[in-house]
Amino acid sequence: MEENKDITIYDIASKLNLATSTISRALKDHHSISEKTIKKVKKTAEEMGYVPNTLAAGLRGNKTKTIGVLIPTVTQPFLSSLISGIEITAQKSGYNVIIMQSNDSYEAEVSMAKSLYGSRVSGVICSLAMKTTDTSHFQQFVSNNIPLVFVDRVPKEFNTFRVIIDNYAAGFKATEHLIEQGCTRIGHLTAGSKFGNLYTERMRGYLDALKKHNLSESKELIVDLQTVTYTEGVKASNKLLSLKTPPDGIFASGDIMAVSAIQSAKKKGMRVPEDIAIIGFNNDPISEIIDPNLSTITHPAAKMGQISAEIILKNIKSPKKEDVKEITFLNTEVLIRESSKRK
Amino acid sequence: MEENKDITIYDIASKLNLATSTISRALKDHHSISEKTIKKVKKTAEEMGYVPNTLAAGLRGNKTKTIGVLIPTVTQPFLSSLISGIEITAQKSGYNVIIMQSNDSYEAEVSMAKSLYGSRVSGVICSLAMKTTDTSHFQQFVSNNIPLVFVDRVPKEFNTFRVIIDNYAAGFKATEHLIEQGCTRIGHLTAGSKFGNLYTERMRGYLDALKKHNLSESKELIVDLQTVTYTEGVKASNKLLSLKTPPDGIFASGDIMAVSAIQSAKKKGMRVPEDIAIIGFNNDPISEIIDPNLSTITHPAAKMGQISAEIILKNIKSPKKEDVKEITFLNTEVLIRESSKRK
DNA sequence: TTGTATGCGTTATCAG
DNA sequence: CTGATAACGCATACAA
Repeated sequence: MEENKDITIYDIASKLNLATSTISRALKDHHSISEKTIKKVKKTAEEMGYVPNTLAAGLRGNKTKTIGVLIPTVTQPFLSSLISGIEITAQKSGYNVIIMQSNDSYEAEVSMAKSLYGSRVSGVICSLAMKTTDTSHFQQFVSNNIPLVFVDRVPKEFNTFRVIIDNYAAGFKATEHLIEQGCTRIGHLTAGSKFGNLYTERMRGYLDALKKHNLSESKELIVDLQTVTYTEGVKASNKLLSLKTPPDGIFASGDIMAVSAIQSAKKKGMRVPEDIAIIGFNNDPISEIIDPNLSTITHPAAKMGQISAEIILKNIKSPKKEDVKEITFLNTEVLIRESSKRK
Repeated sequence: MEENKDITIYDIASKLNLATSTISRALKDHHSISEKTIKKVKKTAEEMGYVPNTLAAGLRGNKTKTIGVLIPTVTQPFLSSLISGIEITAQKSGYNVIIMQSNDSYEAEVSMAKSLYGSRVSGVICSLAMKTTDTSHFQQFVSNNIPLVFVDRVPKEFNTFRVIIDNYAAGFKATEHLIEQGCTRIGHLTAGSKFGNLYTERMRGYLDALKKHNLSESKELIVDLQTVTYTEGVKASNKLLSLKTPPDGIFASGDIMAVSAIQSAKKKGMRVPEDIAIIGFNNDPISEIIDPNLSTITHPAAKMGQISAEIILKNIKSPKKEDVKEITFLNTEVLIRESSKRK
């Protein structure tokens, strides 16, 4: 059985009759080392099968070339695309990504934040758990100059980098689009609204759009899901569609909800978009597949991941920062497809 | 500006007039430390805001309590569920998960394997890149007793743990199901078959099922996608449906392909399942949403993740192993929904 | 351009 | 039950 004892720079040094510091420098192309030595060192390192121990390097420099990602779950299309964007960007700069799922639990988030801190990540990207209201567990990163970026589901009052879309404006645009299609009684599917999150913002946009166009709002037209699942969505949709006067349009705060609305409407014999126009949110893959194709609001997940990672990387380089942390807004667009197009 | 210098066990030790070794032990409930001391240490550690530096611990013990996950991408539903299963299981045992996406590139996979090794992960779970044929870059883990589990897309000849489904049997079952529904001319959508991967196995099952039931196979009935995307699927489906004698059934090796087949068929005015019965593979979320609901083969992603993680954890504990690495087969089932149900 | 020496924070060994 | 000390592998300040 071949028990490869790990090769260290010390092994290379003794083989080459050089000092470990020379090896260390040569391996990272330090300018003060001669071309010749660098070449020689790299060659034998390769030959001996040297693999740098990033733990040791990390301990030494108190930096690890890993970015911690703390999100509710990896299985939602938006979030897995976000991760993908982060991971690709990080990888390009030689950074790794460590992932933790809070499953929307506040307690899990607190403990994971601590764990991330313990592994000395170089930066943290977080999308808050649904249940999180207090964010003091993120203070440790700020206090220690570890770049912190909140993305998508962000706290209101925490002074750090944030990468978001304008949910209010998006909700407004979506609703206004329905109005332009001739809808006058527009329902709204939302979720976890009591936590004052991004869904609330979208709803604000919805309400203001109604107001602007002199459409009366009504409590019965707004259904608040506990969890964003297809079956919950179906239940909520049916509630909406079973009203004495059902809506002639629905703005759903997520594509899954929108899709369940489409299916429920079809099952009830209603035509989409003729009898009821529907628009979702996120531009999940399914929106292009469902029949009729779902109109939706674009939500640039991978791009948000990329930008978040870039902010982290930039701020690792220049640790000392003024106390100004910008908020990056990404554009969203109304993507008009079949489910809402009447004209 | 509050510059929290990190609290170390040394700080706790000097505050309490104890040795660092005592602190270290107390913190992990070592039996040789008095209850009283343990309590005292833990209390002041808490008060001082001590966060253990896992890097240092890792360097010392050459083990890191992290599991490396190397997969083609995180955005496929099967893989994100796999990750989720891994992450949850790992977290329960206090392990973290570090993720890398090969994007189906062999070169990326090689480099990432090296990087994982460099960060001294305690174990590795991998689903091979589509393009990978040679797997020698995983030898380093085996040689150093780092548990390695291949999952789903696994190499044929590598002697290590494997967690898979019986793709051959599943392909056979799927095809036979269509035959039982009365299909006599069954098309097949597959992908990247030249790399001798799991798709090939499913196709073998398909072919053998045809043979068993005396149905003739035909080259024109098998379409091989380069990449598994919806649009590619539509192209492939149309090829199949435009044959002089189109098939009356399709077994697609993935749900995305199956869904594109359904949509293409509907667009051509064919009824599903009456004119053409369709079955997919994976039981992706979309299969329950598409109209008609897609029959499919279950593919227990989260469970496979969980089991893979459990194997890793078990084998970290008892490092020395006989040279026997079991292959774990998970059950798949034919999930009959609307798209294939004729009787 | 290269070498020497030290410390990062923890744990394990050995001693008391 | 507790303490002193070495070691993990690397990177840097300082020296040559």
